[in-house]
Amino acid sequence: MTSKARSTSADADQAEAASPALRADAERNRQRLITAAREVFAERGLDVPIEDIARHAGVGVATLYRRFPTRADLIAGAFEAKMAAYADAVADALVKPDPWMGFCDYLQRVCAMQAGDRGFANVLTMTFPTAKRFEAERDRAYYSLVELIGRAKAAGKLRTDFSPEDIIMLLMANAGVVTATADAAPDVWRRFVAYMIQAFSVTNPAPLPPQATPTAMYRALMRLRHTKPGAS
Amino acid sequence: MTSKARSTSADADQAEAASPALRADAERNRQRLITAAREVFAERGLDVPIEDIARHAGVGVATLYRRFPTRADLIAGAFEAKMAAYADAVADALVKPDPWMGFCDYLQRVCAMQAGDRGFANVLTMTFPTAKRFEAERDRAYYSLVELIGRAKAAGKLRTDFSPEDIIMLLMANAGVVTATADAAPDVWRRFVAYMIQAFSVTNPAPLPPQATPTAMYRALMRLRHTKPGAS
DNA sequence: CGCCATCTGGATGATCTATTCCGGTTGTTA
DNA sequence: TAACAACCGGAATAGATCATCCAGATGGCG
Repeated sequence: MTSKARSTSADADQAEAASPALRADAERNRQRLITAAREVFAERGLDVPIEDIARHAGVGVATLYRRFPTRADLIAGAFEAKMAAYADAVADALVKPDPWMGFCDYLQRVCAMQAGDRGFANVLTMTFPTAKRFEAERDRAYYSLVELIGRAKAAGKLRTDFSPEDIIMLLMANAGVVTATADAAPDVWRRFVAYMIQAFSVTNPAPLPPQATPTAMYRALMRLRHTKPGAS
Repeated sequence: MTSKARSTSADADQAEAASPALRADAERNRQRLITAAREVFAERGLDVPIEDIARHAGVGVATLYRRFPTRADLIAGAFEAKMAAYADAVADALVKPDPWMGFCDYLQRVCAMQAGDRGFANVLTMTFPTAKRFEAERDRAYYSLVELIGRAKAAGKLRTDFSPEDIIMLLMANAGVVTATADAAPDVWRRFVAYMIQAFSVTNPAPLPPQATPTAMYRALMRLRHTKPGAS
């Protein structure tokens, strides 16, 4: 982990917009809301009713609206920490000795983050003009990413026509895989990423992780919930 | 084109459920609805309000509901023809002399169909238990696909661990790319498919189509509409 | 031509979600 | 501890969409 402990209630008064420091109960509810939003977004995606999040947090809707006037504000608040982790992933990859390994590990790590969180899968490839902190983390990640890519190319492992935008493309594609398969065949994304790494490499085919069973893939087509293996 | 002229009003009475043959004006409205649904789904995706389709077709909502009781019925009606074209794409690929070329052309053709139609991009990886014809076309495509894959492997061009489910995975991924980029950077999917073909092949890297400009990709992130190049 | 089953379009009611309002409560400060 | 500002939650309002109903129009058949 690269990032230091971030954004406890203590440093709120140092924020740019000079928020007048919330009252204790208000700050407590704010945290509850962020926690609830994280959980609900992760499980059900970004389109859940606002009210469900409020109920899950145990507060009234008005409280939610007061703290996060728009949905985008709430999303930004909920994913700020994860966005920092995302940026950290690049930084961590940069310190690894082998540039190509670092690059591959990075792709897998980020895609795993998408697979583990329905909301994050989509939020990664969106932009929220209202959320300064949020976008700042994204930019931080981007600039390090350019360097990571440059190293991998210099090491002769990454194809020279690879561009940073290809990462975004990968994230969009992986979001498609994840949202379609999450319930019924939640490991397909690993195979997908392995394919993409293969495509990005200048070398010959490498072995792939096992594919999902046709049955599981069929369940994904039906958009059915994943029934635990063994349960009748 | 492989498929003969399909499904004019004439063969309706041969359908399994023995529809009692619609009155002339009813059939006319049915066609209008299907045409309207195609256009609206293609442009705005599958989640558009039912009423918008009725209005676009110039009929009342009741007429739409009477002919297509559920949204799935309407979707099936609207995409039946395109589903046939999808199945034809495999058949066409099978008659090409070079198995690997046939395989690659097939992937590009199908992904192009996704890129050209927002609704189709999503509908391809879904299942509609109510639509017999619809699913029949999908199955027809699937079985031919297995053969196409077998040939490409036998020709020594397609990696042997490739599975038919990987095609579905590709369609899911491409749907993600297409829905995220359609408005702002509508050609990214070409680059994506080229990468995937590279990954599926047993050979070394091939040149890629040009990438989208960073500006275009940024517009995609913002989910902004695509401003025609040249227009201020 | 005239009947009538079929069909039509808009009105209607139900459901769901977003957003605002307000009487009552609670934290903080002196 | 008293007083006030900030905060709270649920009710109320508003808008969108779905799905159904019904009085009237219309095509097809004898």
